[in-house]
Amino acid sequence: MTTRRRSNCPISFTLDLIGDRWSLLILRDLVFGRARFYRQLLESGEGIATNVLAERLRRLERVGLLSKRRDPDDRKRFIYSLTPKGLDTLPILLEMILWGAKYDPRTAAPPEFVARLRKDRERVLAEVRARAEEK
Amino acid sequence: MTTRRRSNCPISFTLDLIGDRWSLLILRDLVFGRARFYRQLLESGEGIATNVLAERLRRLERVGLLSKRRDPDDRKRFIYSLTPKGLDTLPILLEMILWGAKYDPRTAAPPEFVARLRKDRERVLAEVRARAEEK
DNA sequence: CCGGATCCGTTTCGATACTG
DNA sequence: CAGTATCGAAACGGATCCGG
Repeated sequence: MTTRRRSNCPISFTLDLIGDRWSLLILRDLVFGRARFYRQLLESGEGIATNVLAERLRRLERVGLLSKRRDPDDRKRFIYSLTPKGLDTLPILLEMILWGAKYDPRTAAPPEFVARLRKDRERVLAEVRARAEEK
Repeated sequence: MTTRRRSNCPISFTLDLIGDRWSLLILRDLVFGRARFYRQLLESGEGIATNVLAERLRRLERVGLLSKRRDPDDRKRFIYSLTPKGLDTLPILLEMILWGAKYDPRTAAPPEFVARLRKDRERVLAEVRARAEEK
């Protein structure tokens, strides 16, 4: 995961930041409020290794997609949260969810969520965003 | 690029298919009509290696995102084109373009295209789709 | 316990050279 | 033109260890 893209064509840069095997999954878990702590991210079901997770978190923080602070309620752990820049990847995530829902029977996206997303994209976007922000 | 994802959570599967360093760039070039041939894809500015491109094209074909046929006008080369499934990645690509346009000064997305995309997403989507389909 | 760091065997990547 | 063969470099993943 080093930066090595040469082109300045659209998408190229974006993939340089989040176009690896794990970053978008980490963002997904943070965006949808499934995880806030290292431990939760680690156990969110994808099977990422500890060293890889640590490296990705460092990277995502460095490029300004998330921030890390100590949990005031439990000083021995950290809270990872999205920056506005990180939260703005939500539309990308939503489109991936839609695509997966359409083409992969294996994907267990909640059907009612997908249906609402298809019908009223802007509203769902605003809702998820609001929920993520209050955390 | 083997399939090794274990989770059936949303996005996980999608990334299994197109969540690598190159697939979305290949799809971008096909979607936006910048390339149809191996050679064009190779020289589209990103610096992909020949073996990697060949492997990705094989993979994308196998999972049903693109198809390959011999060029009737020049029997010694092949035309790569998108399937409907491949073309349906367009919304993902567009969101990545928007995100990149917002956060990366290096990205050279045509400003008027980005502006139109922001203003009238559905229309731009339909236009790009139509152009891609007629090829 | 929590959040990693380190070590290490295995897999994948990628640049280049070469081929049908 | 459209790839394949090769091979070193990088990334991955599992296990284990460690400071707080």
